[in-house]
Amino acid sequence: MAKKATRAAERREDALSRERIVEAAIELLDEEGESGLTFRALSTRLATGAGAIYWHIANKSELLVAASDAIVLRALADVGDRASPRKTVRNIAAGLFDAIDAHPWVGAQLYRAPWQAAMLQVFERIGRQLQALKVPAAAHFRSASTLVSYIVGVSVQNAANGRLFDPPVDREEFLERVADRWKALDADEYPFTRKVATQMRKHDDRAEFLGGIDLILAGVVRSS
Amino acid sequence: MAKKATRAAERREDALSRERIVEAAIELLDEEGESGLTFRALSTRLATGAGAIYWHIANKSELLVAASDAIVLRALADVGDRASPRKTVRNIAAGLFDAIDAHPWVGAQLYRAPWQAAMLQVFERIGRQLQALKVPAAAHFRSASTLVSYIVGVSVQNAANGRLFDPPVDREEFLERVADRWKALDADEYPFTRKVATQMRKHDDRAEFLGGIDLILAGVVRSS
DNA sequence: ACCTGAACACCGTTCAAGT
DNA sequence: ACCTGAACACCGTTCAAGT
Repeated sequence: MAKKATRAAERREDALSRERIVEAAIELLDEEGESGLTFRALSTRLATGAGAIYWHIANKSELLVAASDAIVLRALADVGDRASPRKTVRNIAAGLFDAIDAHPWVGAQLYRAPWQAAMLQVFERIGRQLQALKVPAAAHFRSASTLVSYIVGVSVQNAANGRLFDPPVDREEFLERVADRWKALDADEYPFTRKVATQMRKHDDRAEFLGGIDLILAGVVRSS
Repeated sequence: MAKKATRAAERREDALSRERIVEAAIELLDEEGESGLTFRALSTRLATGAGAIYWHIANKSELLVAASDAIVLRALADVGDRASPRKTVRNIAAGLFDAIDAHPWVGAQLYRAPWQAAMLQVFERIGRQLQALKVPAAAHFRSASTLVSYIVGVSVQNAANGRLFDPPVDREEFLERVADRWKALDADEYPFTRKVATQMRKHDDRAEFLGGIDLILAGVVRSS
């Protein structure tokens, strides 16, 4: 945490740094997708040699972790603590949902490095709200990890949906197409899915997601 | 579905086929991990040329989807329908949890191809139990997708935990080490996480997971 | 129809050499 | 201390040529 207290002014504007590399990686991932992040493309963007990056970052895996950590931590930083505990949980959930929706590549990363900086912060922030809600201490771990699992799971899945079709389509058309696919399923093998196809087409992922949070929160508080 | 009704006897024992390729891919993934699946290793194992595989399968992405679909569908097939709806949901959840735990590489795949064959089957099977539980039709889609998201999310995360340390450690030691790490966290920044470290060390992921299912199921039925 | 394996266009990573 | 960029050991995928 206490790195170096040296004058920031000394830094050359164009000097390479871990942060600048991570920032460029995020841009590349957002613009080109996961396959767009290569050390060659990255070094071109940073106007340096491919090997220079290795002076600041151990390898690609570490770079991906750093990039997704940055996104998650930024999203968490944007969520205040002043609202009621219930509302704060909803805000954290919505913040993550939106951040992962905007940067879908974060999803894969969160699962590759669980309990790392980013996930741990989510867990901590959620946990504090549970304390404020007077959830009994014995249920703290279970409640917090259920919520975190749900939040991350749904957010990642929602973001993945956006890439189901190639070329990508907007939400409206996406739902239309999946609904059509569901309606065309075999009547004997998929009676349930066929029936809910219309419901699916009209649903709002984000609203349903927040509904799910309320549902789990209700269960957590009630069963305490 | 109605492919070719020709005599199966005609097939040479050693002939390449989509199934044989998928089976070999699963073995490779289980033995060597995701990075172990290359077309070179695969063709060596199948005693053929690298290009031969492309006659049966379009590309690596399709191969990964086929391999993870196979694992999930097999797990679902092992779950009966005879128990009570509630119990069947638990059984499906437990079956997926165990399957993904045994084949951790499946996790990444499920998110890459959502609403594909495998996930759709999970959704359908869960949905039918909700119908049996008399959940009102209007809540069908929401309830089923909440459950599926939770089941897949937790299972994938649990499987990812197994690879947090390198070299891999057993469950006991894993929990011990994470707990130690949590206890060493900054007291001001991570008060909640520090406090639940001991709870974490003693918890049983699988049991908590099934507890979470009951919790959501209770919420689904009650709020109907 | 199905298989072979060399060839192509990429990768991540290393490292001697520079400043 | 930090950067360069060629070189190495890989990849996935294609495709002319075989049977």
